[in-house]
Amino acid sequence: MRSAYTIRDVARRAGVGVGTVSRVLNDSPLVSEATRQKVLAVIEELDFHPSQVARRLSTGERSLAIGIIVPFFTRPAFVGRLQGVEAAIAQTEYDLVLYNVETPGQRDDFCQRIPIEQRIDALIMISLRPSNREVEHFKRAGLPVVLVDASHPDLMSIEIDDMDGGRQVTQHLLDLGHTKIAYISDHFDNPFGFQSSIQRFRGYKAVLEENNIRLRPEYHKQGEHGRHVAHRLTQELMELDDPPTAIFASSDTQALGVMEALQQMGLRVPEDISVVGYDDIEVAVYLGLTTVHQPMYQSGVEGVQTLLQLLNEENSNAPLASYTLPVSLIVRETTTSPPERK
Amino acid sequence: MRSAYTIRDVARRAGVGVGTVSRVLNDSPLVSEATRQKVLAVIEELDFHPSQVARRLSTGERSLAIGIIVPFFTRPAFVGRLQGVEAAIAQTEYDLVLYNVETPGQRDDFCQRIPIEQRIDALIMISLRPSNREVEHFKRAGLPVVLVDASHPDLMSIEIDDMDGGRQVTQHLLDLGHTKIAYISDHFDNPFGFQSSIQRFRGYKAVLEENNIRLRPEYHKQGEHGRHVAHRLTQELMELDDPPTAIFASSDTQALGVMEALQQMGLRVPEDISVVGYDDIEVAVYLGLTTVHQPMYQSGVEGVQTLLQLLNEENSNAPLASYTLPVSLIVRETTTSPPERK
DNA sequence: GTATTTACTGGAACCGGTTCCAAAAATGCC
DNA sequence: GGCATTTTTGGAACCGGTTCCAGTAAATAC
Repeated sequence: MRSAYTIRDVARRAGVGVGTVSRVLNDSPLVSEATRQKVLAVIEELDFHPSQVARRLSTGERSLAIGIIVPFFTRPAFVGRLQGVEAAIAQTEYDLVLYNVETPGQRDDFCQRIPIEQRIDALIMISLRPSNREVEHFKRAGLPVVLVDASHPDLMSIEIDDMDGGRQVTQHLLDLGHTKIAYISDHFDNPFGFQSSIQRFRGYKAVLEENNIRLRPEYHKQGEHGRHVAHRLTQELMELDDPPTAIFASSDTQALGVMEALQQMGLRVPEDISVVGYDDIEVAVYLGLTTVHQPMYQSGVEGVQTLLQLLNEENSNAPLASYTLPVSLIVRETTTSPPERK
Repeated sequence: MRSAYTIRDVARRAGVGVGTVSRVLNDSPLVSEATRQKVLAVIEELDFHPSQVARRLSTGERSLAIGIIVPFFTRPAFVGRLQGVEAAIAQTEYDLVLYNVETPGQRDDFCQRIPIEQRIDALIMISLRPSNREVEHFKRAGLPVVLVDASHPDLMSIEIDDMDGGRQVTQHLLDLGHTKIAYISDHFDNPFGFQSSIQRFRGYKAVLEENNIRLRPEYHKQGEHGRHVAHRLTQELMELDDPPTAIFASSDTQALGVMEALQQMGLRVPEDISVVGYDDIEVAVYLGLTTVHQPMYQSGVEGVQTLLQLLNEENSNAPLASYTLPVSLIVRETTTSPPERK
């Protein structure tokens, strides 16, 4: 079915040489208008489309595709970045090849396969940090790589100031008068090496220390990401002898679980207890959730822009910097002063 | 940087012919073990990786990529399908190339470009219906296409029983005693030709007619998809002389806008007014929203499976059927009997 | 009218693999 | 040891483009 004509068929049919047909295909000025028309007519007639594979082989051209490795691309925080990446790539001639990662094994698999298979010209990794061996592997294959929301000493990256996010949240709660602030997060030693929960915790810890507030280990709960686990962790927190007056969840999804648990326990938010999330996902507005807005879309866009620079000026030594993007606290209706102070 | 060695370098270095190297690369049994080891050693030494482009050119192999055209891939309903598609493709040797569509122009652009560029071997279109000319174009290029949540007489498709979803919602509300049921949807004549809102409306209309309830045009509001527009449309509905006692929103996102508006107007859900959504997105559980669960993930999986069959048995005339998948009403806490009956 | 450009054109060589065919080497058999 | 097989091997031809170089024809120069 696929048109089996080659450039030689076109040449024969048009009574010209293959070089001439190639020149017409590539809009070379070295063809007379008459010949060009003749050739174009034959191309039209045969509905001829040149083989991109052959073309790439002889020109050494790349595949015009950029790969994106993203973990759990259905989670809002990742969808947001992906959206930015997509929008930026759509403006170029590149295609976007999506590699979704659900297990650490898959991650390693992709890092292994991708440079070898040569199906993409460049790679963006979201929230994942490659090992030194993998980075070496990328370099040897000549594959430009940019990290978004992760970092590595030998790679360009677009990071987000998670530590500052943790600081801002904690400071906000402190300003309201809270001192018993709990933190619910993903496992710090998660198999993907996600760093953001840890960074946010560092910000939280730093602010507490600066204000001479003791960090209580029992106020820090870790668990799998998700609403249900956060729900359970919240119950555990509230059953403590001295329960917190504010809960900082390391994602909005987890904050949902927190609020659900509190509601079921008959506690009112924010009157009885304050809740802060992180990510500013779409429903956060709807729920009036106080949260941290991080420039997810923008981080994706900048990741692609950095990558394009790498691709275009591969040799040129334009000084490429790694960025850290700022975050901003969005105060809505789930935080207020703690009950005692009222 | 990219390894510049060719199969000829390997052959020379190993003191064998190019054919032999090729045989080793392809695990042909026609090589003696001794030679194989010798060649493998050289390959290892040079860190040689054969060019996939050259390979494809000489074998006529395909590109091992499946394209997905999806509109607004960040909307929950589309993410769900995309997730199913991704999961199913991940199990194969194919890569997933994502084409996101935000304007009708982009849609046409992709349909035009894709068969010509030969970058993918097969195509899945989600919720979009190609024109006859485009289908013709696909066929000529020998590009297998499967539609998910859309249909076309000449293409395989996985549909979802939207009309039945509309019926089930309406019947549920009727059973509760509602007769003044409004419907908030996307524009029927949207530029993408999305059909689902229309089908759901048909179900709604059919049930009303079967129960001899007059269809009131003023109870049907159309607008751009999104929370805000739904919010506004809800206000319009409630300002009618005889406002509805139940609102059926054609998506959960819109239902969110509906509930937000009702809340702001001081109306309680479901005591004062019932609300039903559609899609069963993640927050629907959290909000206790009565909605329709559609097998989004599964529809994506089945789309890929159908496509793989098309790819594998391209000639074999195994009878491929188009499916329609069922939906199910999930009753939660946003629906109850209308106030007058209480 | 001849010499020199200039404007096009044809086609061989090449990109880096695969495949096929003929030849070489190894093996089997008497 | 000699002949028939069988196993292994080298390399030319090919996939379908691009590119470069040499050649022809027309245009310009003198």
